[in-house]
Parts: sequence; C-alpha cells; structure tokens
Amino acid sequence: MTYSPDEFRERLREAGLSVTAQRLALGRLIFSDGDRHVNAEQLRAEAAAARVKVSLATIYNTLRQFAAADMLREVAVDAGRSYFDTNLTEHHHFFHEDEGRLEDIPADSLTVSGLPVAPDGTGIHRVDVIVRVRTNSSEI
Amino acid sequence: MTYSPDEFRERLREAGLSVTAQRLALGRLIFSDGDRHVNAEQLRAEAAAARVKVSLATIYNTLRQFAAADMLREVAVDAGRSYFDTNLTEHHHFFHEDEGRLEDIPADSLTVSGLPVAPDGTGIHRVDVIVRVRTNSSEI
DNA sequence: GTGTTTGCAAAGTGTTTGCAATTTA
DNA sequence: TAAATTGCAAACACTTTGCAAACAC
Repeated sequence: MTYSPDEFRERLREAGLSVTAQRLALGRLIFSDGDRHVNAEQLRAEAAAARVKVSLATIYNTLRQFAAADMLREVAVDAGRSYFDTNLTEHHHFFHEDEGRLEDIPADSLTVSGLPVAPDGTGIHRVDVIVRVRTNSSEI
Repeated sequence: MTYSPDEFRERLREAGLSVTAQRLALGRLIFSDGDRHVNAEQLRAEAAAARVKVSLATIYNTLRQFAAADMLREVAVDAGRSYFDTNLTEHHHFFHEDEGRLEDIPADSLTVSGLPVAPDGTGIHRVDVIVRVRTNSSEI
C-alpha cells in the first residue's frame, strides 16, 4: 500500500484519528515503500535512523490503531512478536524462520481449494497460509 | 496421537528424556484423549483438576521438550500464546478467534495447490493453513 | 478551550532461566 | 553417586496502561 500525503491525512480522519506528527512520521515509514511487513521493534529502529522522535508506546499504539482502522493487517506467525502487513489484498506469506522475516506470496500463485464449511454458528473471517521456509543447510 | 503407557515411556527414552512422574502425568493429560490442542495455561488447569503436582515452569519445559522431540507440533495462531498439537499428521486448523481455540481440519478436505517455489537458498519446512472463524453475530 | 494524543515509567502477560533440593538411572 | 529434573522466584521479551504535559481541532 502507498498513500499520497493528502490521502494519508484523509485516511486518518476516516479512521477517526487526529493528524499528529507521530502518526504522519510513522505512516511515512510504514507506507512509503510499497508492500512491506513491520513489527514494533523494526519500526522503532527505522524511526531512530530517520531521527523521528516517537516513543515505543506510541509505536505500539499506532500499529494497533492502524490495524483496527484496516490500514494494516496483523499476521500471526510467531508466538513472540506481532507482525503487520501493509498489503491488504488477498495473498499469503513465506515466513523465513531463521530470520523472522515475512515475504508476500501473490494470491494467484497459490490456491486453497476444498475449503471446509465453518463449524456451526461460525463464519470464516480469513484464511491464512504461511509457508515456513528455512535456509538450506550448505551443500557440498 | 495416543500412546500406551509403555509406548510413552519408550518414546521418552528415544527422545533422551528420563521418565519422571511429571512427564508421565503431563503425557497422560496431553496424549490420553486422541488428537488435541493444548497451551501451558490449559495444561496447568488440567493438572490442578487432576491433582497432579507440577510447576508451571515444568509445564513450559515439558511442552518445549515434547515439541523438540516431535511428540508435539507447535501451532502459531496468536502472537500472545503458544499452542501445541498432538496430531502430527498433515492437516490444517480452524482457529476460533472468539474463544482462542483450535480445531483440526483433516488434510484431505483442503488442498493447497500451486505452491510457489521457496525463495533462493531456502527450502519449505511446513505449510500452515489457518482458517480463522468467528461466532456469527446473532441474527433476527 | 476541550478533547485527543504523547511519553514516561510502571504494570501486565506469557515464557524462560539460575540454582538448590530432589529424583532418576 | 553422577547426571538429569524439578520448583521456586527472579528475569525476560513483548505489549499495554495510567496519568500529567503537550498538542490537535
């Protein structure tokens, strides 16, 4: 996902969030570069590198708020950390277990067929496919 | 998965784990009832209910050791908790988001086709399909 | 001006670890 | 009796929260 500065302000307003320096700065870091995956710690490092002054608490709150506003999608791959994806279209993920890194798999290169009916009283909210990959042990 | 008492002792030895009262008791709780999903907190509650004396630290260590010994498979569905599955055969999961509960989807009722090649230098370790379901909002 | 947001530090959750006492092999 | 395991409490990683000061509208 990518927003123009104006679109992004607009998007914040739609979400009922006021336009603050922190949200603009984090939004720029998160959304300026096409589809990507972030977690709080990475974002803190990027903010530091870009000399953006934001507290870690605000980073967490912002990620949560953006996810609640459907500007980010949370991806559960690791019991330890939360990852957020800027790509909101249907697609799946490679998870590099060695590096703790996510990579998109375009929706059309992978098909889930024969999806079972959801158990009684429930409806399908989402289907996540995580292809866990590992670095090949070096060969001769 | 289910083990007879002797099989279970044997399985522990294969894994290089000594046979202790705690591992037997937890093993009984985990593996006595066909395929199931556990997390540490649930197991603690079950142990308490069964008047099994085990510390929470031992529960965590045991779950980790059983997973390392391929007696359990860890399933990542939630950034908060770790879930462990006794079903080691190929299959997938419903995750009941409202209840934080896993349910098996038999392997043959769902097919993933067109699996992409793993990125250069990596190999596929596992493919996890999580079908996230939610309780239907009550209708009129 | 009023309500929202920020940042800090403190608290919270789930998990791991150091170490003395206990148990297993 | 040597090595492994347990339980406790302390430490840990990640995340959330309470509240006063700062900011948006």
